[in-house]
Amino acid sequence: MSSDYERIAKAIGFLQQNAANQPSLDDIAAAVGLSPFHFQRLFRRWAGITPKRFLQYLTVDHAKQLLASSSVLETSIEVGLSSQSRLYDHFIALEAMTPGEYKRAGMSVDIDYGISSSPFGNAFIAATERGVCQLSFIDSHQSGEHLERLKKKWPNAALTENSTRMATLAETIFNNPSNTNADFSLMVQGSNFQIKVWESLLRIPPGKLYSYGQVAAAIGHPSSSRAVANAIGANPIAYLIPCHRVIRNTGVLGGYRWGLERKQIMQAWEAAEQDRKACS
DNA sequence: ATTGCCTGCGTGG
DNA sequence: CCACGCAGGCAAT
Repeated sequence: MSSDYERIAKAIGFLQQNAANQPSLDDIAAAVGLSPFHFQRLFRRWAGITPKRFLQYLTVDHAKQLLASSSVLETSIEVGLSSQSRLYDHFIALEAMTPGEYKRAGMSVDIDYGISSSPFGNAFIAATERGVCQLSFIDSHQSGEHLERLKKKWPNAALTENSTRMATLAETIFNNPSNTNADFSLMVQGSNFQIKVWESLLRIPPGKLYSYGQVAAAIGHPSSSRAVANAIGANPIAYLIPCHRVIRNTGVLGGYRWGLERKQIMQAWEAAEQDRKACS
């Protein structure tokens, strides 16, 4: 099942390689192995806008525009640890535990996991009955490494493969025209610092970008941008905790655990979505 | 655009 | 404890 995403990713890759020569629609379609007509259709279905328009969202200049200058984030983030904080902006409830608390509670949890497709490739998803606890992207169809990580993070949990549940879950997560109030709960463990960082990410609206430094300032450690980057890198729940919305302050992408290409595509995809909403 | 020198926090000994 | 590594930032090229 070569997904739409794989074709799109291939097309984007091609475009980046050849940006200098301004490839035509025909060229791109050929590179992906589809007819121009078919490719155009596929792309519009996936992104909602034309390839050319999408391209514009991939430039550094555009990224700079999306860097929010004044801070939604600076509205102080006073949420205590392991509190059940509701982040109304995105209708996501984040339930946080420090490793210590998790240990003391000593409870065993039931976790379902499975692989399903998403607009950004195959995703490994895991969830307790209370909420999502892991979401990561996989390039081959190999889930082993992701499962290992899950086990390591939740050693007392009873794990069950449940692809059906994850498929419906993925559907709600990704096909949710963003901001209709789907109610997600996330369940994470992390240090004090990490959780503060992750919470602040939830406040970044889709289609906006922040720099690592801005996030650092928002949580009250203005000089800790580097540490913030580390914490972001440890984010266990891709996409829902939008670590893809943080870049370097120069407008260049910085890093991404699941591939820079994917990060950029997610940004452009969200920008396109904002664009469509604005026009409707 | 590239380089060097600084940063603070999490992780593993 | 201490040492090290890192998805950054900034200033001087």
